Amino acid sequence: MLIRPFFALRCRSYHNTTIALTEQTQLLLQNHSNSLTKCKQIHANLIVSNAISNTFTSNTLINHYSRSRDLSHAHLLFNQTLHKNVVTWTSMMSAYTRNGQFKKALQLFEQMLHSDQKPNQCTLSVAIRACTSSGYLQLGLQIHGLVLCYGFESDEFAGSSLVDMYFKIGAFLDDASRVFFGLRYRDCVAWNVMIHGFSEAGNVGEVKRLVSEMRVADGLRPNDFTFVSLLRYCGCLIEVEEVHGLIFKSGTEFDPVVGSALVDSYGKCGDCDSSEKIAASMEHKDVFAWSSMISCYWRNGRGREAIVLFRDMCREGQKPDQHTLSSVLKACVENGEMEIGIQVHSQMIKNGYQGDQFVASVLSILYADFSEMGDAEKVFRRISSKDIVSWNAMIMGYAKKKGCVSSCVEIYNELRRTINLKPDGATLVAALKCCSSNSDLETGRQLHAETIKLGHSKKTSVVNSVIHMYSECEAVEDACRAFDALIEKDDISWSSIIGCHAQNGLELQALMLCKDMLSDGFLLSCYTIPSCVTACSVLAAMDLGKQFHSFVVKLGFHNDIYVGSSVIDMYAKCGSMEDSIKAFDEQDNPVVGTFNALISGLAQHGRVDEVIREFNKMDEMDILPNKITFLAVLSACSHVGLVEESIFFFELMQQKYGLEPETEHYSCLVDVFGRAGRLEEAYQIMPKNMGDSTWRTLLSASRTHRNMWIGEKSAKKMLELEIKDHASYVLLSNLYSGEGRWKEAQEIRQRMVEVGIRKDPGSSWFIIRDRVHDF
DNA sequence: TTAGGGTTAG
Repeated sequence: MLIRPFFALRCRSYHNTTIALTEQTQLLLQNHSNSLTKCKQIHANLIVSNAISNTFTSNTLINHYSRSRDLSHAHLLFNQTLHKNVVTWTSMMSAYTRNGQFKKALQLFEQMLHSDQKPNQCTLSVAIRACTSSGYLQLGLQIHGLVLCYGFESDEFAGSSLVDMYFKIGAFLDDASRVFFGLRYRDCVAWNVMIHGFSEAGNVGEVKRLVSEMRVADGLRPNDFTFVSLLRYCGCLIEVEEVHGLIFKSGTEFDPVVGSALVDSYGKCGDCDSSEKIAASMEHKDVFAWSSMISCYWRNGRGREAIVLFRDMCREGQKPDQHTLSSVLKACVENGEMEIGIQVHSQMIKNGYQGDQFVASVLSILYADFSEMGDAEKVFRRISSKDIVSWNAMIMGYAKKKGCVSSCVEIYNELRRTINLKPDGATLVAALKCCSSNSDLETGRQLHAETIKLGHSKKTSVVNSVIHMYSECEAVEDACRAFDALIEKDDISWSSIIGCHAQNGLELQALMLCKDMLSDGFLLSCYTIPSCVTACSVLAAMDLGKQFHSFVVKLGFHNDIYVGSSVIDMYAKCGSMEDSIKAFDEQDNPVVGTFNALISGLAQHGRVDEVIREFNKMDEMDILPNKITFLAVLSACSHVGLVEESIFFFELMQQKYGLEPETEHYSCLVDVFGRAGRLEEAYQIMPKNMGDSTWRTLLSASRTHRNMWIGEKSAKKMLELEIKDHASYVLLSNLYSGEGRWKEAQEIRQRMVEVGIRKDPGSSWFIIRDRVHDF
């Protein structure tokens, strides 16, 4: 008797609490509130009031926890729910899938299959989605079997998930289409899955057919999802404008996703103005919209604006993601902005993208570009999952830096030991570049063998790098063999082999190859012309050079830096300084290289006043001189014996322009001191590690001025350096014989024979009917 | 009454 009223009271209390909780939960749902605190309050009340068996409330809360990314509470409640129904299981599986824990979702699905609860179309749809996202095709196929067993093959939810799976893992277009056409009701989502699938597969015809059929067959209009998929396949501006027109006609406001996709698509087609207009019209700009605009600027050579926009974005409190960071870093690489790059690096650490392969790869390229190899390698080492692009960035970084062959090879070998990755074409191009710039023939040969071993020997870009490597290593025969074996030669292959001959003293053959190239149907390009024109200048074949020049003007290459400089240089070397000046005047925007060609020509012709005038003109035009400019100026001054001017320019290059003089610059200075008989001063300025040519200059001056003391010192240095040049031996021998020291003179001549040095034989040539004949 | 499918950049 005592117990009954108490029990009745408890039951009433339980009943009332359950109603109250259900109402609260419904309120939570109506308000679409995802407040975690509210969820936890209701969860606590469920436990306190012993109402945990209210499955509806539990299910609702699990979903709220899931949307708030609180998986631990969702799972706790799932375990606490006494009477789990199909919705409870599906909700928990969905919670895991939504939060990227696909394996856990599938484990729960397996548990469910072993329980009394049967899956329905919703459960199967979630399970398939988990398989698609994690790439488990075999499991997905088994679940397709279950879909058939339970009779859900025509359900649009389970069916759309299956269609999506067949497109995304395995690209089984026929299976996808079979499931799609078996659906009882094909709604907009189902059509969109098909359209997206064919768009990704690059089947534009099928995409267009599907868009038209969704209207005709099922009376459906394309929506935002359709538009974004359509933008994916757009390859040119007209196509983007067509889709833009469709979006406009649909009359819907810009969805942030559609807006960003449009900004990105216009950017890829080079239409920055349209991207800007769309971005400006978007009321709500998410990280995607910002990134698309930054990427648009970077892609279209407007790096400065990309950096400014990145700053605006950060100022507005929008957190950058990996796409934003990699785009802005690419802009820094393009513009050589190291300081800003370092600031972006700190943002990268702050936002947790230090280990991201895309961001870190670009950052390591930036550090490598500034020769900060230590920092580049630190960034590279922190990448959690290095892809081939990350490795290539590091290999290219070392390749660009002089004297880093061993580091480059070490990284390459480390990559070779990596189980899941293999060097690709770009890796080999980068590693071969390293051998080219360091003239390392032995490593180059090994890498050539690697191209064959790894199956890249038919790739034109890789073989072009092999040819270039052999060319830089002066192995002309090897370069020819690689060139002859190449099946699909392109413009670069031809320019490489022509350049190879031109640079290795085989100018005639270079010009013959140019003829072969033209008969093979290739046209002269801005890559081939400089090599051919340089060959003409070495052969002093000005008539042929003139013909190339007329091609240059006809084809509109005269403003190309390399073409323009080679023509200016050719006329100067062939003796016509006036034609050289005319060719210089053809240049619309002369750069340092163009000025160097002109100044070097004027220097060779002894026109020192004009050399200094052109140097000043460069200064007025804010064009920074480089080491080559100073070499030309110093050589002009030394040839006419301008000692004070030489000292002035020698100091100017260091003090004003921060350029460290090299052997050749010292040679000029030593030469001008030597000509003036100021041998002591010349000897004083010689750094300890000076090259042989400078000592030879000093030795020559010593002979002229009969200074035996400095002459012998120079000779000793030259012998220490084991010089292979006949002129140095002859000079030294003459110095001794000039002083009547016949024995020493004879010894030097004898030593020259012992080390196998012979005087270079001279050669002459003449040109008949555009052909050069040498003898 | 709760659960379920499709979209955007290197």
